[in-house]
Amino acid sequence: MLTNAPRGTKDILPSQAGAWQWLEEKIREVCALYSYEEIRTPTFEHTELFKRGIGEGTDVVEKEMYTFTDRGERSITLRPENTASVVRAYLQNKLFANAGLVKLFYVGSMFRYDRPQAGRLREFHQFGVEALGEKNPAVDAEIILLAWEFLRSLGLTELKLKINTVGCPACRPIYRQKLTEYFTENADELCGDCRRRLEKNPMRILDCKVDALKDFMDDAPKIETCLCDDCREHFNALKKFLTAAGVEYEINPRLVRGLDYYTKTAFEIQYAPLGAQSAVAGGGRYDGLIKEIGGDDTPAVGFAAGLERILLALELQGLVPAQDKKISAFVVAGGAAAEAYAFKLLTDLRREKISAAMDFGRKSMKSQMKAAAKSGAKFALIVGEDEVASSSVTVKNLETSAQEKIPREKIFEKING
RNA sequence: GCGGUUGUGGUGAAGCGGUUAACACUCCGGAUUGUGGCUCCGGCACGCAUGGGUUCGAUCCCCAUCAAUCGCCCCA
Repeated sequence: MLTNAPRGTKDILPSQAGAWQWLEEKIREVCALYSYEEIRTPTFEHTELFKRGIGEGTDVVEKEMYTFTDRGERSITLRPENTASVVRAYLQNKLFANAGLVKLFYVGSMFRYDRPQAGRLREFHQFGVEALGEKNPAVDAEIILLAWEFLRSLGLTELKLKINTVGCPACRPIYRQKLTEYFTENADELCGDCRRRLEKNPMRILDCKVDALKDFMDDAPKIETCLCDDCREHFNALKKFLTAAGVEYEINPRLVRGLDYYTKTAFEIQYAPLGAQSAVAGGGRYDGLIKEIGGDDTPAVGFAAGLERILLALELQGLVPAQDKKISAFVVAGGAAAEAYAFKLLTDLRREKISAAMDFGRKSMKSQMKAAAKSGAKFALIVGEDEVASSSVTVKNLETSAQEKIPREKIFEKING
């Protein structure tokens, strides 16, 4: 118990931290390239924000949130996603002032009480991007491009981009209604899950794996038939932009987002080899959210990507770059008499910005030399009684095995080559 | 939240109801004099996820718990 991290959490160990740093650098690179600026919002918010933003009936809000009452009797929730927080920050700090389109990105942990699996943790990390204040589908396309090119730039192949439109408050209810009617007629053929979905979110039935092959599925009403002009034009324009950019996509009428705030564009980038948790990035337009949270009616688009899933994919393809943790010099102290002299040398090296280490275990020189070799250092700096007495250092090049004793003051020169 | 599989040292892993839990790697120490990488020698689980139970006896059987993992669900 004491020595076990809570279920669904993971330590990022030194051996993995390098990969994370590298990934985060790549994130900052693309965002700079597309001119998105970083925003950091609190890890927790008022519970109400998520209930409003994500939607009361959603799984996330209904059964996956880490909610607690703080000592001031406030209901607080660990962010299950970051879009609602970004919108809140956008409104609270009036980022819309003197700006048309506000383009933001974030990286951080999110919390969802789910059953853990590979690629699904209770505390997980997302990189996300939000563009607030513009209804032009070109922004949808820009966001999708950013996500797509980012993943591609990591070296990932086998990526699939799926897009769909989920309509807007004007047309979605009509479609929903049609679907509900249609599936109610076929209710006895639906699986248990879908019968529940019938009430809650009939659009999800389209995505059911159990019922996928049943006959009535093919004849289910299609959203195209219900789209309002605005949504139809928006979707067509998006497709045009994507085609112009040369991105291959697949229209998947069954792609439905689980959060209530999505409107019009919905998209997902999948990496199939990941198995059940194959969605590596997903997002879409959420034109209604900002108003829902109390702002003016403002259009917006965004997406989020799961970092541990990306890392998993990168590992599968052997794309995680090896980390170089080598140091330049390793100080070897021969006997207790030389220890302080060695420590001084170590300190001076570091003051000269030369990465250095030494073994503090007071072990035999042999052991220290082994440690030196293992450290990957190019030089072993050996100091014993002789060197202390003559104020010198024996420098051994561990690659060539060449060794010479030089005056103490010449050491930086020697190492810096 | 539902169903399945799995759980042996730092790692990969063998093993079996019955006296010393293989093997490999890693790690640690050593092979005379202040020196690495090769080779050789030696050491490293009083314990087989945890807690119960069955049994003369359990790492091997049963139950529970915890965890990982696969699928569902959900999503990134």
